[in-house]
Amino acid sequence: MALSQAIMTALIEDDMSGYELAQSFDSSLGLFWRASHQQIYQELKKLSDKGHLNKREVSQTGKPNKIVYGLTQSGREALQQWVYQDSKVQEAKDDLLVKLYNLDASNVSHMVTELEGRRESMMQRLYLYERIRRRHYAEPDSLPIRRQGVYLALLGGIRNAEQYLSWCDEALKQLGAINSN
Amino acid sequence: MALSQAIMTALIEDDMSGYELAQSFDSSLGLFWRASHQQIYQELKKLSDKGHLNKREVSQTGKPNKIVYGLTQSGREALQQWVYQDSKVQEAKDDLLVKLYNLDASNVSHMVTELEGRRESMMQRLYLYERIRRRHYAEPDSLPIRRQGVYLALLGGIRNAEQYLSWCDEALKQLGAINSN
DNA sequence: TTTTTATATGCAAAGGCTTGCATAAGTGAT
DNA sequence: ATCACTTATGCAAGCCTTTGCATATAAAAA
Repeated sequence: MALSQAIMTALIEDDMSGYELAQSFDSSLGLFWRASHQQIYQELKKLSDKGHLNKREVSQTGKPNKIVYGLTQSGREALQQWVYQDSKVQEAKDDLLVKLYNLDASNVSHMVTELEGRRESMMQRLYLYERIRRRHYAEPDSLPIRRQGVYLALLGGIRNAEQYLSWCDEALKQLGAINSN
Repeated sequence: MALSQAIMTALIEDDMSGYELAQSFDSSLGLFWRASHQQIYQELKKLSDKGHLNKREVSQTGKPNKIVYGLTQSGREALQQWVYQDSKVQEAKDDLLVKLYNLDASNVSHMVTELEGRRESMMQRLYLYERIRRRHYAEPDSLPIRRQGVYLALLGGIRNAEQYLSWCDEALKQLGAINSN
C-alpha cells in the first residue's frame, strides 16, 4: 500500500489541492496509480495530521476556493526513507484471468468481446504513453536524474501495454480457432 | 474485487478445505491471485452463508480434521453470471514505479538493488510458468475448452514476466549509465 | 430563471484486507 | 517429557477502500 507515498510523490515538484491531485492522477503518476477523490481527501487529512503536509487556502476568481497542500521537511524525509524499504512484487489481480479459468463453449464469445475491449483500451493507453514519451522524453539520457526515473516508469508502462496488447492478439486467435470448430 | 470468484473458480473441479485453498493459491490460480489464510477463511464463511458453497468435515489420520468446501448449484450459477459482468483494467499499483519518481543520486544504488531483486524473482516465476506449460500445456489446441482458457491465462503470466524481465534489463542499463557518470 | 456542468471539499456507513493473537491435533527430534 | 514444526481453523481490532450522500461556488446553457 503506497497511496500516501504516491500522493507525496505527486507533491514533490508542485503543491496541489485535493481536486488537482485527483485530476493529475488521471495522467502522470496516475497512469500507474489510480485513486478516487474520497480516498485522496482522506489521505490528505491523515498526512497533514502527521505533519507530512502543510495546507493553505487559496482564493480563486470564477471558482470556489481551494486548499493547496505542500510537502513539509518531515514529509520529504519520510518519502526518502520509504524509498529504501523493500517492496514486494504484486500479483496482477486481473479479473479477466480468473474469468478465463471459467471458459466454456457458452461464454467464448463474451470472452472475445472482453478481450477486444482490453485490446482497444490498451491501444489507447499505449498511444497516450508514446505521445508523452515523444513530447517529454525524446532524449532520456540528457534529462536530470529524477526525470530519468520517471522515464523508466513510463517505459515500464509502455512495455507492459505492448505486451498486454500482443497477448490479447494471441488469445483472440486461440479463441477464434475454438469458435470456428 | 474478485476474491470470492477466485475461490469459487478454484473449487470448480475439486472440493477443497481452506488450508488447501491457501496452498493451491501458491500455484495455479494463485499465480495471479494471492490471498492470506484469514482472507480465505472469512470469504469461505461468507460464501457458505450465501449458499454458494457447502461444507463437510473430513476425518484424517495423522492430521487434524479438515472442513472441505464444494460449489453448490447456486454457486455455479453465480460464477457463470459473474463471467458476463464487465470488468475494468486494473492499474499496476507497483510500489517500484512510484519509487522511480523519487530517483536521485543518493538512492540510485538502492534502486539497482531492488530492480535486481525483481529481475531475479521474475526469472524464477518465469521458470515455474514454463515448467507448468511444458508439463500440462504442451499441445494447447487439443485440450478441452476450459483448459484452453487456463492455458491463455498462463500465457498471459508468461508474456508479462518476459516483458517485466526485459524492462528490468533496460532500466538497469540506464541506471548503470547514471552511476558511471 | 431554473437547470446543468465544472470546480471543490467532505462525512458516514459498509465492506474488504491485514495484523496479531489464539487454539488445537499430530509428528518428529532432543 | 519437552520443544519445534506442520496441519488446520478462527476471532478481533484496526486500517484501508468503496459507495452513497451532501454541500457549496460559479459559469454556462436552456
